Amino acid sequence: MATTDPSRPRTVVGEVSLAGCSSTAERVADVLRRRITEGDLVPGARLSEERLVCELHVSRNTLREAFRLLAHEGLLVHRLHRGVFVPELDEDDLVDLYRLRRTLECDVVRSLEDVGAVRLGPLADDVADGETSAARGDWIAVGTANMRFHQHLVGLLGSRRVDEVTGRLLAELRLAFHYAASPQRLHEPYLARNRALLELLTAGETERAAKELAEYLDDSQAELLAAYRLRRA
Amino acid sequence: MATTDPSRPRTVVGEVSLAGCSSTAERVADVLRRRITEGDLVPGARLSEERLVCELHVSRNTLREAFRLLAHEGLLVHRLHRGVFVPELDEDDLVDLYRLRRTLECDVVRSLEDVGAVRLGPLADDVADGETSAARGDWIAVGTANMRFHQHLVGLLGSRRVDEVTGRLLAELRLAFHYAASPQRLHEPYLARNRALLELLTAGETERAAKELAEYLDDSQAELLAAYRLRRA
DNA sequence: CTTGCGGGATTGTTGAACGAATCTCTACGG
DNA sequence: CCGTAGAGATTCGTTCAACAATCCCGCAAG
Repeated sequence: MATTDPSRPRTVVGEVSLAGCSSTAERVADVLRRRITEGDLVPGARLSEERLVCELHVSRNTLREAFRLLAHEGLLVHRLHRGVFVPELDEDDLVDLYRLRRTLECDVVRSLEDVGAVRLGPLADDVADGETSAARGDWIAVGTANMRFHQHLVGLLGSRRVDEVTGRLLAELRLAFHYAASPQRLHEPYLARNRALLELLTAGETERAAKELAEYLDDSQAELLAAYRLRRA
Repeated sequence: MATTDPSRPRTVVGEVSLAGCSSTAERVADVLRRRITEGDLVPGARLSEERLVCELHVSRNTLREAFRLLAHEGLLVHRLHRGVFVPELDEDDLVDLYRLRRTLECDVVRSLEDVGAVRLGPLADDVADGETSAARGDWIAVGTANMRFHQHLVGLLGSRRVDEVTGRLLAELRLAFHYAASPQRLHEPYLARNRALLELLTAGETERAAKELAEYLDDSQAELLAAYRLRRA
């Protein structure tokens, strides 16, 4: 950089410097990830390099590296010579995502055996978080808790790769939530169902849990599809 | 670039410029991908930025972009301030990969219905390719044909995301093949089993095909694990 | 043998520059 | 009036050179 530059571009990405040893690109990606999942950047929006360089005080190269990171997660798409965009999911994408999700989650639940209460701890926390957030009326937080519930559910399997795929899948799915007019209508029904699922798991009834989960996901998919169709009219 | 530079760094990445409109980074990634899957770069090897910049005649930034691409595919791992490496898979990774693979592939097969003969065309081609390669004694090509067979098998579902995950999974799995002492011993048994699988699918016997596939993958996993243990002694 | 401390090597990040592709807006012709 | 071709502006793709931050290796001291 020019020796006369008085600013310190290094440590001012958004807010705090997150957990210890992350690169600048990762921190930039964190900022953008939040903006996307929280709806600040809506599907279809283009992310201008120039503008974000100014805004986040990082170099173009670093920003582009962050773009790659997020593209990898499915939260951005890269179009050659055109820039990066927040992806727009159509109904086929939704069906595709839910199909993979059903396969993975149900398989995880089915192959679970004697899950100790300890390992279900995080799940119980997520359920509780969802309920308190709902009481506060913070439906975005309810959505977050729900995502975490499912991530932890899959995590019970202890497979790094399944966790990764699920993470990406849920992040992408979250984009679709922005098409729903009412977050409450979208998330509320699943508070009780998550709790029910948790109880089935606690009781060790994996087969029933898997079936319940399959129906759960079918309903969720139908709900979202309905929201899509409503929006198009 | 400096205006006095007489070389044309743009079009000399390895060999030909591949399919029409790919970025330089993608072409670099193609070159490196081949080197990795063909065993030119063995697991554990570090890829020096400086050396590859000289070798491939691209800038560091572009090379780093290629690294990200391959890291995304699981063919490279990035360690902060340490560089990128060809990942070393241990036995747990193998089990993990096969677990996901079994889940996905079996689920695909099970949910297949009235697969037209047309759609099985690519699969038949892959089986034939494998057999002719085997006759030639080219066991690396047999491995490639086998990977393609499974990729095409999964492709029957028509799910973009399942295809993607499978692609990454198979690429990573291929790294493990380098641990096997004899490629022939590794791949030969599956020539016949692929053909058998294809016939079951042609006959529409999806349930039997799924069961056969599950056993198939179990055997394959056991074989690879045995090779691993052998190597450690 | 372990611990602590350089010094060298490599990665991380920056800023500026230029070629190439896309987009936009105007002007022209049907 | 509409559609299209072209020029200009915008933005991306890639390169380069420099500096900062971090890691690795060898060596000395305890």
